[in-house]
Amino acid sequence: MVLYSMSSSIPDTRTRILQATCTLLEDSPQKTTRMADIAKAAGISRQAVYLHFSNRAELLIATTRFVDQTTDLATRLNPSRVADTGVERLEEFILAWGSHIPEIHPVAQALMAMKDSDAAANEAWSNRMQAMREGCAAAVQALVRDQVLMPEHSDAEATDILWTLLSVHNWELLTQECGWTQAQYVAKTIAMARRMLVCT
Amino acid sequence: MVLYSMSSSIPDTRTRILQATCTLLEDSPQKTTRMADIAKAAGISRQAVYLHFSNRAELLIATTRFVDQTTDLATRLNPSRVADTGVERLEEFILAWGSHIPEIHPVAQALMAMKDSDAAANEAWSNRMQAMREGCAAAVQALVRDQVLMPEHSDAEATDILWTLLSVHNWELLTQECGWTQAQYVAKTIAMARRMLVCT
DNA sequence: CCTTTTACTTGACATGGTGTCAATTGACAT
DNA sequence: ATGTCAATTGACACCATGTCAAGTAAAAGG
Repeated sequence: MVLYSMSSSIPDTRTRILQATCTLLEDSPQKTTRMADIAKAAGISRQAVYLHFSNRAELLIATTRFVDQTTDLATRLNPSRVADTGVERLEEFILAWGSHIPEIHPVAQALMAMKDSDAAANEAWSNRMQAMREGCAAAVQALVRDQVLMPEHSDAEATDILWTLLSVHNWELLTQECGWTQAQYVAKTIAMARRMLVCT
Repeated sequence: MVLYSMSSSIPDTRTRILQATCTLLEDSPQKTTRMADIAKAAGISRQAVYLHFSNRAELLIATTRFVDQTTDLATRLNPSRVADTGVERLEEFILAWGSHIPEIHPVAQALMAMKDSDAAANEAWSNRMQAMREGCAAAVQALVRDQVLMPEHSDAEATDILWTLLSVHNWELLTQECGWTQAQYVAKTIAMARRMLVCT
């Protein structure tokens, strides 16, 4: 048992590693963060990281879950799930996911960078995107139910379009490269989704 | 089956390296292609590659230019440049660029994978995307001239939207992950661009 | 109080890809 | 014959990941 396990103080090592990973990835965007850097930031030896995570990919995957948990993505998605109309569901979904992107983005980028060289990282990220796709599919179904989905798209195509529109990469281009604010990103993305998917 | 014309001899080593790079990147998508693999495919020693390209990044950058040249992107863009109406210009631009993407995609992917670790690769890719953005800006200007650009977008925003819509990554998601055909990609992308940018 | 377990440390080392260097070869031109 | 050029070979440094063995300090538990 840990002496200071109560309400605060020093988090356990595993958590400190995850926090260090987040911090480093946030602070040094698009620079390769090494295992040694993470260890140093967590205040342990490089080798000790491997006592908690068997390899870099697993650490990054665990970090995505850690971020999900600390930012409570599930709760954030609630307004979309309980929306009355299809359009509301769509808009709330975009707001929820769009607000989540900046938070997972640093880790997501690191994970995506491993995609080509690491099968586990590839699959982990695929699964996440697949899960997100289900949110898109649900929003599209709500539009279908309300009979407001544009007739030129099949359900699958509409889902594909929304899924692509909401990709992390698009967020990256618009906010990082084009300099859009987060608010602008959300507002414009909602407008684009409506225009592309909802018949007027 | 005949790779080289009878009259001309075997292409020079530099060209063979570039061809080998293309072939390998096309054939083994999303797998790390090593310098040694390229050398072997070009029929030379690994070290000899460095007699022609100082490092991996430079080789990949040269390969993008090589692909541009062999597929004649400039000519392909002509119909857009000479289009009468803004909408035509937009549509021809999407067709040209959208048809070009599958050709540069293998190299583009390899280059983008180096973005985070190699400054030169990052800049080279940025420049390419910046050049593409000018095509987007020109198409948007043509819409403005014809007074058909949707009033809710500024010129810059419209350019940002088109530029993002036409990103290599979006092509990748739609054709690789969602299984769209190339024709479907082009048709739908044109439709989306019109709906988002052109007032009806 | 002594023993065991747990978490971590240190140092050493294998692996794999990139990039460099020196010495050498073989063809071709002058 | 000689010099140049392209390429070869083998060796090696670098760097990040991941592994292994031996050691330590402190808490757990009898």
